Amino acid sequence: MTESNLPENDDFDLRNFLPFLLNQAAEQSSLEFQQVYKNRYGMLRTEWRVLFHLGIHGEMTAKEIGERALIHKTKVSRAVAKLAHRRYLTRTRDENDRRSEKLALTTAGQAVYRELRGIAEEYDDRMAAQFTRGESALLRMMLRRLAGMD
Amino acid sequence: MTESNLPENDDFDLRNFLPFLLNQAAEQSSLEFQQVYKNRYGMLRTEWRVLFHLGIHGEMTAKEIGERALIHKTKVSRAVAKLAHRRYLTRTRDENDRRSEKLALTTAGQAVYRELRGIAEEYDDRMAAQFTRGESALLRMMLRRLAGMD
DNA sequence: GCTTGTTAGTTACAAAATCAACTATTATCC
DNA sequence: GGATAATAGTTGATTTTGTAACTAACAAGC
Repeated sequence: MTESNLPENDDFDLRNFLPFLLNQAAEQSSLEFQQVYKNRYGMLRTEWRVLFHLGIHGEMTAKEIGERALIHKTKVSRAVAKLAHRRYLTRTRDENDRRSEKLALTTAGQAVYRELRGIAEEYDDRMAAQFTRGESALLRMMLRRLAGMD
Repeated sequence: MTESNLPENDDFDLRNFLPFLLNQAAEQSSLEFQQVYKNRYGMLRTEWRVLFHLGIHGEMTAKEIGERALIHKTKVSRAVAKLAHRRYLTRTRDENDRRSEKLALTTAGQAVYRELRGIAEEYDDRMAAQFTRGESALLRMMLRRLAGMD
């Protein structure tokens, strides 16, 4: 049954619209992994992101994390507060610039990071396995470019 | 200055982790477009998504929109209420199943849709122009697969 | 037909994100 | 050196989202 006064099938295809596609793929891909850090550690998305950045880079300020991950400073601030409260990270005032703090994972924080990282790697592998090596390399390259990470 | 007790540079690279990359690219790509529907029409993300689905398909129920766009029914419900309040869409009780309503854009809603669609197309073209035709076709295909849209 | 279960959609309440204003510290410029 | 602007980070108020419970309509089993 087709409508007469409304476009039943517009020529524009949302299924090919990049912002939409990116959003759907991002949504879908974060869903499964979210279950892990949420159910197992009661963490929020921003929190594991902060944790990962510190796990990878070893010592950063809140500002640096926010810039790299495109997370607003208030979100970072609250995530850091929560991670500090759980003793996953320590904050040390930077004596060169006493406005900022150097953040670093504690032993406990590193342990959590390592476990989540392992799961993340497996997950990444499973996703990439849907494509050939060349394809997934190209995909990562294109996403980095779209994200302005070049 | 390198830290001794913490991994200064982990072998894991967040810059290649697909869920992260997807999220960054999605975030980045929605930012510019968001300015348009937010500043010009005071719309939220869910709202333009609902608007687009109706613009494309002509008549849908809230449930159908939610399924296609992976939006939770409460979010759809609120977006529909807001769009109806602004007279961008009308709701007609389905006489075959009086629980659900058929949603359709008004003339005003269609006008807004057409304008936003035009901007969306331009924007999509600019993004795709960063790659060859073959590359962007492949990108869309891979994103659809990752989004579980196949 | 009536009890039980399901479904479409809404609403109330709790959690989280956004925005604006704030403190403390550092940088600039005269 | 002192006023002014800029920066790192926090906090409180508002907005938006998520979760659960709810209403209304339909479906199935008996």
